[in-house]
Amino acid sequence: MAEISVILPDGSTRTISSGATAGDLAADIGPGLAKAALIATVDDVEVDLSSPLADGQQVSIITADSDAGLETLRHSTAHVLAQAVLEMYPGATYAVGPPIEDGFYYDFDLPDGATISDDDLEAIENRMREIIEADQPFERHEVSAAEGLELFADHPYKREIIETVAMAPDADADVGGQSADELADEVAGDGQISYYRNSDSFIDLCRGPHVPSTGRLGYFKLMSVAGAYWRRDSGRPSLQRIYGTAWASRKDLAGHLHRLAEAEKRDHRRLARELDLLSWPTELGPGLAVWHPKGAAVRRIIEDYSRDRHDEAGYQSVVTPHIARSELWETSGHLDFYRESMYPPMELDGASYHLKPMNCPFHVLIFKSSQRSYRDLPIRLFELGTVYRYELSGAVHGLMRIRGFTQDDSHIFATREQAPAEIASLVAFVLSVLRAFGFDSFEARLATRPLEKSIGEDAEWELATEALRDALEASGLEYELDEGGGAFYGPKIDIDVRDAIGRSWQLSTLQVDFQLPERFGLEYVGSDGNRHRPVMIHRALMGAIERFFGVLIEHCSGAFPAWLAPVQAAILPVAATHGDYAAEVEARLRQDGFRAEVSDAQEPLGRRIRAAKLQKLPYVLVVGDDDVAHGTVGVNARGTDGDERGVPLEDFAARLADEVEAHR
RNA sequence: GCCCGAGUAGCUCAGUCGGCAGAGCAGCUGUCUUGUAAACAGCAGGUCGCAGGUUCGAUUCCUGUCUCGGGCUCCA
Repeated sequence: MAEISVILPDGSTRTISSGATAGDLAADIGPGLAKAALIATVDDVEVDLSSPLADGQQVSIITADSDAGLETLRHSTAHVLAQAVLEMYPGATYAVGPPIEDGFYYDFDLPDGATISDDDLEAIENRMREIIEADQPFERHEVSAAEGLELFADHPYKREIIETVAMAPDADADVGGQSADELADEVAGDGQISYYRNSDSFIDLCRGPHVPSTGRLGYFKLMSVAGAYWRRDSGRPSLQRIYGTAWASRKDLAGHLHRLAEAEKRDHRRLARELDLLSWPTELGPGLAVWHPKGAAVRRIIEDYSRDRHDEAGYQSVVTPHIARSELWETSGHLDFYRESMYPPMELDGASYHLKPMNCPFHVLIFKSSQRSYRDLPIRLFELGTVYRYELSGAVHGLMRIRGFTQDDSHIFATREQAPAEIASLVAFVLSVLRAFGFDSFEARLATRPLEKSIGEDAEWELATEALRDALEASGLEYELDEGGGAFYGPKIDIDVRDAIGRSWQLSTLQVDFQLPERFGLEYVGSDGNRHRPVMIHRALMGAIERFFGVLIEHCSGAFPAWLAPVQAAILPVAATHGDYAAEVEARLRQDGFRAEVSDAQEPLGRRIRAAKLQKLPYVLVVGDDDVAHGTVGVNARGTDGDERGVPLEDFAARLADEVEAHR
């Protein structure tokens, strides 16, 4: 029997019989691998295990241990979902169903505008389990696009995919927002299409690969139903999207569901209410919040800290109004390029005014208010500037997406020569401040010129983008490219932080801008006595105080570190007779600027301790007879079991001071 | 803005197949005076999101609207 040899990932070669498949290779290597194998890569192309191998190929067997394996698992589970739905809802048709982070989704169009509700998910799940139980093989077939159109004659979305991708690969990829590239995930391309059959009645257009059979799946759960537009286009039909999660083992699935439950407990909207930090009265309208005393107390500490750091770093604080004449926004370009995010104009005394969506034009005017010399540069203006953006009503979300918010905004006016060093030091400054709040994991994106809606010369965009890229390279920060994601006036670096449970949130943004200085005619006098145009760097560090606060709440799960906690210590007299001493302790702590509160002895001690603990206070201090006699407190620290009795008050104050100083 | 879903006491949620609306927690009052995560009793609290419609009668059914949630799009 003829033999071939293939190269394994470790560089070794392995001889197998001619005509063997990737699955045969896995079995040849070992029964454990055969059992775990889902797909293979052959010369870096993902293929089914049923693919025959050829001599000299580099072959790697993929299991659910890898991202590629897990993605396949999820993709195949999505197919099973489609099979179940099509069986259960006669006349239904299906669109696309890719793997996504932690799971998958599939889009459906049901006949006569029927809908799927959350209550239906269980029945669909049950049908999926039957399909998995039946262990149906995923069989790959390749046919011409024309045959594909016939096969999917009753499924217009599938036909559209074939027509878009397989029959006209050069079609305008931009139509409808979902590019042909993305749809190409579904098929093989080059005039051929591939589809998978896993029962007499079910086929699906798909590029593959898939797990060998449905029996390899099983650790999944359907999560929710949502609407989604066909090809992400609000002008096209709205489909029913079912989201699910899928994992390699029962344990992984349970772990994921546990993480979701934990995330829900951290939800800043829930904690904001439970800890009495802020609320969103419906009377105000969507996306508008009011800060209660405790939330405002934390915010003030955050803002004070921010101001101090900016002072140290050579910024000058400025203050600007919330509205300005429309002419300003015409000059800046906002009305041309940002209008849809702006509140509509107010007509006053024959003039038109807009609420500000950004602070930059105001800072530009401050720069422009006097003649500037190169000796003055860089000029760093800083403002906690409140802006208003008309976010789509469906987009507002707690503090994370809100219509009125305050940016820790700064605009730096520098010479072209100064800009690169300034940007590099800005990145360091941003990270340093974020670290002070307990964030230590960052990701950056370099966003380049948008295809539509942007102003300026390509050469300037290129220059600005390079300056940002250099700063990122110098910072050692990992970053990815966001093609076309820049602001209308310039490219930007966005910095995301990862929170305590691994989710990332966009906070900082840093943008290089040659356009606004041009539009407003900004100048400085150089050492050569000539007038030059400065470069402007826009920078929001925490981004929006509101979002930052929301992220911070979720990061620390509402248990603010002592330096931020709205109440650092609750003082609980054991009985009413200890009330006077409790008041003394409170006064002593307040004298050092600590935030302490007495909880009177009207209720049993256990109940008051519980109440304080539920508020996640750093310290609960219990004072009774012994403490009155010796000037001590009983210290019950957050996150510890039990308590320390008889701690001298001064020792406790010193300890708290250390903690606040260290931002622990 | 679009799709789907949901709005019942401050909070979490029952309930009404159309016939005077319920619990727990929180709140208030009283009793208890407490040493480390829920004392006891009582009281009060609701135009069942809002506006129309159908009906003898609507919190319940229908329509519209507002708000919220999950997505889509967008974004600090």
